[in-house]
Amino acid sequence: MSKPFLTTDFFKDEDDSDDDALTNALSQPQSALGDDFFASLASPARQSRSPTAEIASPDPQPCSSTDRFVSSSQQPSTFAGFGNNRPQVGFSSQRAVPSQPSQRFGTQKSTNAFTQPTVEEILERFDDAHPCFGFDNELPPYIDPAPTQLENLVLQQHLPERSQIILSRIRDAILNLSVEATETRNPKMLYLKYNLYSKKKSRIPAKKEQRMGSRLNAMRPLASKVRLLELIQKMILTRSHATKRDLFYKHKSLFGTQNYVDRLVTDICNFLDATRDELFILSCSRGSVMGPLTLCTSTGIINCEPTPTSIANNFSYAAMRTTADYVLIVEKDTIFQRLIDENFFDHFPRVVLVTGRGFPDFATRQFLKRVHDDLRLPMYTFMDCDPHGLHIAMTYKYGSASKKVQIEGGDDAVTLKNLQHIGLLPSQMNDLLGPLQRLPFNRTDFNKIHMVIDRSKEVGDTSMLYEAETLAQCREKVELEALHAHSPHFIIDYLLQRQNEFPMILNFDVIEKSTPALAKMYEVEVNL
DNA sequence: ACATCCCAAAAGAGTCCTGA
DNA sequence: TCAGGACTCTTTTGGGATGT
Repeated sequence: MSKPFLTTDFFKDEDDSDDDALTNALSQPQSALGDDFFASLASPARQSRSPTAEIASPDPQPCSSTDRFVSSSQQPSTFAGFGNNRPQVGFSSQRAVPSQPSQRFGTQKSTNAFTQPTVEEILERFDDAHPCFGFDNELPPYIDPAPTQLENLVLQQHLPERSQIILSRIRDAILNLSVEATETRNPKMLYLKYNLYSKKKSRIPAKKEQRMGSRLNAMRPLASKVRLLELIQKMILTRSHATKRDLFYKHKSLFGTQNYVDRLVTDICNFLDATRDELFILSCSRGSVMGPLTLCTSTGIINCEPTPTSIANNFSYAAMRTTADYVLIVEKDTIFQRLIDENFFDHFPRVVLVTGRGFPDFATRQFLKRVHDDLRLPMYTFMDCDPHGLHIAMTYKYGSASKKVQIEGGDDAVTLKNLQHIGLLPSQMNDLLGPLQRLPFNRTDFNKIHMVIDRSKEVGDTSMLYEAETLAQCREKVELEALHAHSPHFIIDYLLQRQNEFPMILNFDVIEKSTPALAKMYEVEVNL
């Protein structure tokens, strides 16, 4: 038997596993879903019809259009366009019906000093602030167009254009979602969507539409996405940052696991066509750098020479100066620390040492891309001789195969196409790495090496393909730790030997390199 | 075919618990 | 008390199932 649409039964999953999370989500006092959208679907009339009704608005009293501004001034609003206690009109238990104009646009006299603008005024003001919004003077019949306090904040704050575009996309998506939910009978999926516009200021939507859906046999994905969009909207408006972890803890019961939030953030970045930076979502720093490199960031000058420095998000915008000849990227922090302990910089004074601690985060990759492009430093990777080592090296070089957009310019924008993998090489398994302890392949190693082989073929990297195929034939791996276990100075000796064999670029005179901005700054100083 | 979701797995560091 | 294992946290990846 099909579920009745637009009743609280509709939101009750066959499998109740998501119900608790959803109920929790909807009962949150500031929930965009709970207060406004889905709570409005679970109207008092429908609650009375459904004995299993669990989804209730925090304020169960039916509200009138006269108290909308009183409530919005007393409580923080949530979504732009979906302020608390808005009269949600036009819903019936089975089918949404357009409401009367007087209800729709709230023309009754407000009890608040706030003057209710006309629809035309709102649209005009919103179009000025949101060039991509463009409902073309025709709002969906169920949508209350009156601006919330947050919207007014947008209008008053002069947010950067990019932030305004993202905000308008979020609002557009939520508006479309509400229309979808009310107009589609028995949908199996609901979509958050917005139109991509061909030109700025154009009211004519391009054919392309950006959409992100959620199946209705489980409500958590939809509730999570809307809640995350709400959090992002608030972060943009208040210009405050949060990590993925912070977002996870905001609604732990709804999101379930950290991994789930990570996926959601990736999906939302793709959906909004925005970078994590633009959504004010930070990553905890993961990479470290040490060596002859000076960074001039917005918070001050950082000298990476004396101690390891965590790679922060703002490093990719920093002006840089270095005397290094190349950058050596090591896979693990333990090897990074061990090299420092073994006086790596006595042997390699003009090398910048970097680690991304396993798979590198985007901040590290962005930083390396800046060093590579602006300082013109060659880059070399030094990884385990195992499928994961090759995979990580390829991630630095070619980016992720999935090409998910979480950073400006997409994944391609941080690839290091000229990067070279110098070790540990599977082709040295029988000579240089011969005396080292080897480990047999496990099941995941077999799967991973075939993936590396496929990727090497895809990108046309013959040297990586050769190494991967050699490793696949050996069916044994050597970890970097094995070098140290063999002899305390084996890593330094190995690198020195590789430097003699490999065409690493070493300048015998110290040549200082700077990013163009910093070079200009020093030039000005000299002239003064 | 494509989008979405869930699962499994890797890397690392750090913390906490347990048994010798 | 200390070493080792289990677990948590944070980042990344790909594969397979499911639905449009």
